[in-house]
Amino acid sequence: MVSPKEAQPSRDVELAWNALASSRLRVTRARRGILQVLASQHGPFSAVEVFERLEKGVCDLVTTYRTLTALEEVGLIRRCDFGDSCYRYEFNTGEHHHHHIICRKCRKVETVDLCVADALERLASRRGYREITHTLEVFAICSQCAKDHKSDE
Amino acid sequence: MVSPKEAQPSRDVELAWNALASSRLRVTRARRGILQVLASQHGPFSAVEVFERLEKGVCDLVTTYRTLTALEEVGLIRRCDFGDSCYRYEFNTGEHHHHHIICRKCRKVETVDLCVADALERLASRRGYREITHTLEVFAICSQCAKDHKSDE
DNA sequence: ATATGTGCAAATTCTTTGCATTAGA
DNA sequence: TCTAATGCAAAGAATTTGCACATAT
Repeated sequence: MVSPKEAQPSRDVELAWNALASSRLRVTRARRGILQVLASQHGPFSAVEVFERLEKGVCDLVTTYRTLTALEEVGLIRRCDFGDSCYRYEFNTGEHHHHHIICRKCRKVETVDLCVADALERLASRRGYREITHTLEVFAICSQCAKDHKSDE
Repeated sequence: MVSPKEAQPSRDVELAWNALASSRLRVTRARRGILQVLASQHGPFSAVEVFERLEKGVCDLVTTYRTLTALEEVGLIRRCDFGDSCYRYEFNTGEHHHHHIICRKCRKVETVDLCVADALERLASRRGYREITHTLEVFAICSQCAKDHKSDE
């Protein structure tokens, strides 16, 4: 049914596949494959990066775009934006909210488990907003790149 | 020299024009006009939105892009990203750090004077990062759109 | 059986680049 | 004067759309 690489879905992935069904989304090869990539590899990834990580023939790039949009709409994955004009997606591990530190130079991404935006969300809530979400990304120069830069000049 | 609309720069704009000179950027019509728009109108605006607000003939769209990039590099304006695949810019009023609440439906933008990311920046600093900045945007459905939506269905 | 999902080609949107011309310092 | 800035045309990258065909439920 499924090829070797797809054959050992982790618990997370299996749960996500089931979630597909209850989201009135059909469980297709493209969706299984893309969830598998996002759940098992350390992202976040752009559409092209996801596509490159898919086993050959799972689906084409257009379907990757469509699938990412669909999965995000039902909340199985999350979209983030590192300010370099493409969207990135990562598996949504539920309540475990986190953020990223992106090195402006080498583009390395580090995860931070601290979320500080609750106060802001409460404020928005008091102002009458509903369905509140937020994006928060930290940009900086990592210690390695700072070092390299010094020796440049 | 300058046409009527450009003739009454506010104090902020004049300061910004002066700042251009000390940033090794030449003071041109395009730069004066774009700073004027961003300082006097409530943004943030995309490149196209800035261009549309410019008096006719100030510069073309390509120059608007180039100018926005240049002004951001010297810190006179700030770039933000509302997740709809285009960058937006706003006048940088200095230390007065703020964020936005963007309605996902009507795209209305409200400003919030509360910044909560200090803890996160300190954490990054402890991890060896330098030149730390962040982006933080809140997305939600505003009370008006929530109301409208109810009557839809 | 039938609505949903997919592939392919082509279109759109946002942004950047090349190069000859213009204009600040 | 002489380098930096601009306009125009064209290229490039990310993403979306249209439509015939394939597939999950």
